[in-house]
Amino acid sequence: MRIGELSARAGVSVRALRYYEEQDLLTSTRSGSGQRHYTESAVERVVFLQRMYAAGLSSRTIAELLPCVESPSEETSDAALARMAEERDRLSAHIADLIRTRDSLDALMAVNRAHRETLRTA
Amino acid sequence: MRIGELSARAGVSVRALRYYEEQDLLTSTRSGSGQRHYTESAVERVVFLQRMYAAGLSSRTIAELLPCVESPSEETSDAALARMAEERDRLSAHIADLIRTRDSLDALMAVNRAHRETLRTA
DNA sequence: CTTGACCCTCACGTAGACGTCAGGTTTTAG
DNA sequence: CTAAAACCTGACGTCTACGTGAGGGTCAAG
Repeated sequence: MRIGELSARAGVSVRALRYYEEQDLLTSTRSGSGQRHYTESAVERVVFLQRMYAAGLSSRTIAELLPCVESPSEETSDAALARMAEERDRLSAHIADLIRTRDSLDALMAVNRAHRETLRTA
Repeated sequence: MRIGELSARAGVSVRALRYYEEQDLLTSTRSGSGQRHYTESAVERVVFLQRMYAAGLSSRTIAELLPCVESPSEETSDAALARMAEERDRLSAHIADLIRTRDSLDALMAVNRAHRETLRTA
């Protein structure tokens, strides 16, 4: 498929796809005229990239994890696997932090609601 | 206390504190010579701001929530409370998304580890 | 009274993931 | 065959939460 279709199917802009390629996160074959062509698997690759970005990883970090994604059937480098474990832990800590934040928001809302109740029944 | 002490106690840069004030997220009284002075409560205010930033909220959004934080003892505007609930839900969705991402990372690591085991015992 | 640590206000610099416009080629529908 | 739609390569613009000097007051210590 061409870049427009991939863009539509993966839900990201054409510009973003070119950017991913520039960052060595996505590859494409080129037609004689220079247009990019992608395989079906590119869709899930892009979805994966989106996930990683959402998890707060940078392009460079994602690139370091790619060996684990691209060739789970080959010998993946220790470094890549270790990096993945590291990012997983960082993500886990971040999740815990966000949950604490959500709890404090809940507490704040409860206080405000309670006070309103007080005002209403006064 | 002056800005340097608040900076040290809250663990953020002096520049960040001035920026918060510029964004109407933090107030200070000024001495005759123009230096900022803060009360003890400023420390927890700054910690709260850090939490919100970590949760992905922008300065503008945080400012919209502040009425709920500043005056839980006054009549908080419906808008602010609604905005808070909205952000809480957004945060909740984001957390769920991150957990899914973590799960997929775990799965990826498991596959890689399993394959290594296969290679080792082959 | 001077030195050094701390504070002030501009105001430009930064990084990351794209958005967007320019200027030109290619593909597709009719 | 032609016009619109889609694609290409630069390359500058954008937004956010600060970093980083520049140039200059202020305050406690000696």
